[in-house]
Formats: sequence, structure tokens, C-alpha cells
Amino acid sequence: MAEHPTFPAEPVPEELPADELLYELADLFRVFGDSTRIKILYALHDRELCVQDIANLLALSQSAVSHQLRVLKDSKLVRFRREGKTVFYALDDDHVRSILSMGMDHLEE
Amino acid sequence: MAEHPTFPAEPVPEELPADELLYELADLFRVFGDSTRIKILYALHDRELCVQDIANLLALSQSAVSHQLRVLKDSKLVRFRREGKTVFYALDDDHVRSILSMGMDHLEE
DNA sequence: TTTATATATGAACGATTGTTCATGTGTTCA
DNA sequence: TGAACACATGAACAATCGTTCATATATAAA
Repeated sequence: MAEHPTFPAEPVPEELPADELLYELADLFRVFGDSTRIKILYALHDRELCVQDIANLLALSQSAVSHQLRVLKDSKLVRFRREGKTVFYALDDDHVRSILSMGMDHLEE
Repeated sequence: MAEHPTFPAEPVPEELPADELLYELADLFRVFGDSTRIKILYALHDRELCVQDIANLLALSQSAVSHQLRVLKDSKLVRFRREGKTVFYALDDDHVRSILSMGMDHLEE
């Protein structure tokens, strides 16, 4: 590395996680990085909702919601169950709530 | 949705956080949603580094690193201190490490 | 089957993003 | 001063993204 005075004794050279893992991590956070998806996740924070309910609640088109739900589903952030013609979506697990909560904590500093 | 009574006997979890807050949250996660920035954050996980060291370590141009450090700085994810001609960057606080860690946990499910 | 309803999806378009290249700013030392 | 070094920044371009629109699929009821 470059030559410059290092004041504290520097610990062992740290290694980064594998590149592939870092790409996956960025991909995951990118999913959280859109306000429509964030709104959908918060709408599902404490209950399950069907597609049209989400669209009505957030004043979005059915198509836009459906497209974004697919993204959320692919990232395993939401799960769904079909009941007749209706499909209900819910947060996949508490992990999702934790990530949202951590982000909120950072904003409130 | 439901109208809330004057004295709610139960918590009202169905309410979404204010729109502005949700936009800020999405903006925050968007910063984590790029592999270059994720790599920089991990490079700084346990030490401070100057710009050129980051560029060398991650095989990136000085300009690209500098641009991304500005994004990270604007989001309060990194802090910096100047020492002569050199500028050292470090993670701003443990919060950043927590968010990274939460994301990794989700991937490892 | 036919019709109605709920959801999913493909194409396309405008908007945003991350990089490179060139240059500007700030600091040190001769 | 002036040269050299470390870093920051503006413009521009390709690539990616989220929406709309049109249409497809799936289920239920008639």
C-alpha cells in the first residue's frame, strides 16, 4: 500500500468477503432502495394484503405493484399464498423487519 | 383503511411512517445497493484507509472511489479526517456494520 | 363453455445511475 | 514561488431501472 505515516499500530490486513457475496449483498440492498418497494414492505409490516389492497392503499397501479412484488418475491423478502382468485402477500420473516428497523435507526441519529 | 378512535385501546400498527421518511429510507438503502460502495464499506470495516489505498485494494480508479466516497459521506455512512495531503476515511459508526451484517444474515438463510 | 375478476408479464419509454476523462482544489516541500 | 502529490468534481455517455400500456394466465361462477 501507499507510504504514509500510520499512527496506531495497524492490525492484521483484513480480507474482504468473496466478491460474489458482495454482489449479492448489493443486489439485496438495491431491492430496499426504491420508495415503492419500501412502501409495500411497510404496508405488509404487520399483516398480509392482496395485490389490489396494496395498490389501493398506496395509490399505485395494479401492474406496478405486481411488478414490484415479483422483485420482492425473487429476493425472498415476501411470501405469498393463493386463496381462490386472490393472492395474499406477507413479509417473509422477521429479518426483513430488522433490516427496515436498522435503516430507520440510522435516519433518526 | 380504518379510522382510528380518539383513545386507541390497541396499538395501531397499520399506519405507514410518513412519506418523507419512507423516501429517506429508500435513499439510504439505495446507497448500499451498489457493489462498489459495498466493497468500499467492507474495506473500511475494521480500519481507516486513504482514497488511493481503497482504489488500489479494490482495483478501481481514484476518481470512481472519490465519487462514491462523496455519496457515502453525504449519507453519513463514512467520516473522514485530513492528514496533510492525505484524507483518511472510516465507517461513521457501528450502525453501518449492523446494517451490513443484517443483510449478510438474510443471504445466508 | 363463456364471462368476470384477480393477478402476472412483455415491450417500450423516460429517468436515474456509475463510470471515465479532463480539470480544479488543497497541501507539502524544495 | 513553483512543482509534485492527493483528492474532488463537472460533463458526458452507456447501462440500468420503474413505470405505463396492452395482453396473458388463472380461478370462480354462470
